[in-house]
Amino acid sequence: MLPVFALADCNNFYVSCERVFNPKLEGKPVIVLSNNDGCVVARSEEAKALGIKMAVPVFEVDSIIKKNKVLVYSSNYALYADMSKRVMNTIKEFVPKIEIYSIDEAFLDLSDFENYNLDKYCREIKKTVEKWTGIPVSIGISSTKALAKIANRLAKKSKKAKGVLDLTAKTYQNRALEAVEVSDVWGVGRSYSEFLTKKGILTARELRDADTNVIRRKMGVEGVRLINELKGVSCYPLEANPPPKTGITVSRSFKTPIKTLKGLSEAVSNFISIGAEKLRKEKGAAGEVSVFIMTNRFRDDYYSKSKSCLLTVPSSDTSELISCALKSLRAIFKKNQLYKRAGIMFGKIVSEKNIQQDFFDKKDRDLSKKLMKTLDKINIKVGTSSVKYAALGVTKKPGWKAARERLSKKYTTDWGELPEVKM
DNA sequence: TCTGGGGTCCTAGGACCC
DNA sequence: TCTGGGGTCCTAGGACCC
Repeated sequence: MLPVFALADCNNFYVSCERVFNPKLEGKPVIVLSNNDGCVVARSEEAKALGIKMAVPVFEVDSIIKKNKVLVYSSNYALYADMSKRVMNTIKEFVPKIEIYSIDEAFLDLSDFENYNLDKYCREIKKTVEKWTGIPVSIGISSTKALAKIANRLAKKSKKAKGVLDLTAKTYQNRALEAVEVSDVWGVGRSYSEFLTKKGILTARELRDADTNVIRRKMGVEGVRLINELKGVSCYPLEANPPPKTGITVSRSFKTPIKTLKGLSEAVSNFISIGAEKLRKEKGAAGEVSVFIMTNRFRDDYYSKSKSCLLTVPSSDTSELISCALKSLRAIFKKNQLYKRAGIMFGKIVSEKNIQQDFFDKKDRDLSKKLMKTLDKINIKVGTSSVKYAALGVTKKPGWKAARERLSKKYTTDWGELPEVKM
């Protein structure tokens, strides 16, 4: 049985989510911004047509926005995460083996669907997702993940494909790969793209047919795998069960820079608290805690420093992790700097089941576990940060909190913000 | 003036060992 | 001018993804 993959990818996902609950946005240029309302992270087709590029800082496209009355939204992650879940659940009704690759993409394993008309089946999936969730998706089909990615790209672009393209047949692959620029191939970023262009490799087809040795020297084993994938030899299997996380990061940029150690301590404590919650959800414990702080990276006098500390016994206890992080923070804090961004990282994560105990450990681990369990329970039930450590601070609008000035409502996850329908 | 956040994988090179 | 060789482990940094 030959492997067959499909990639289902939501069109302009964040914008599409906003449109589901605000149909007035249909047909208009709409963009969604990153945290702190900094960069453009999603664009409607109309916004793309105006020349607004992905990931540009908003201030650079201010004039385009004003001139064309582009509608601007802050990221509403609670809404997008919930919509994503709905889309994925719908897909699972059709294909049991799927890999959720990102918030708006999933790989589907269609190897068991040999006797199906895949084009027809995927159109059925597409239609149902749109009907049940309101989110438009495109689906590309082929024998490897990299080719499915390419098929998906063409499915989105081509008028004839109408959102679904089956690229399993070798006969179409040459022409399809010629139509895709090398920089648009999965796994080719800015640096590799520059290198390949210099070598005269401009399309996906030319990359597929390139000298493996040349590619290997620059792009390593991943480059060779990529060439094989383009040739139709599957190197990346479907990962239905994601492996446990090896690290957890929480970081934020500050709209207004933070100057004081006190201010940073509060921010860092909050990041630890968010990360520790994630860690416990994953049923893990961290063996290492790192802290990093930095000033504005777009300036010449940029200062950045990080420090990590090892725990004798891996832990997921918020208070223990906070005190560990604050010790590192005090060591790297430099006065008279305007800190623009800070963050924490948990490393050396192990499963809470096989924590190596320490003979001299003085901490009551069972008590700590009970305390954390209760803390999580209350916060899930009553609301985030209902119960928290004093180190996190009590200011209503602290400086480290992201600015989100154009936020839509939590239509699907908050009773108080349900959409109203007037009959 | 304003520039996101969270991940993974691979490689080169240093430290250390016998 | 000469200066072992080979292995392992770890880390920092670069590249990529969304």
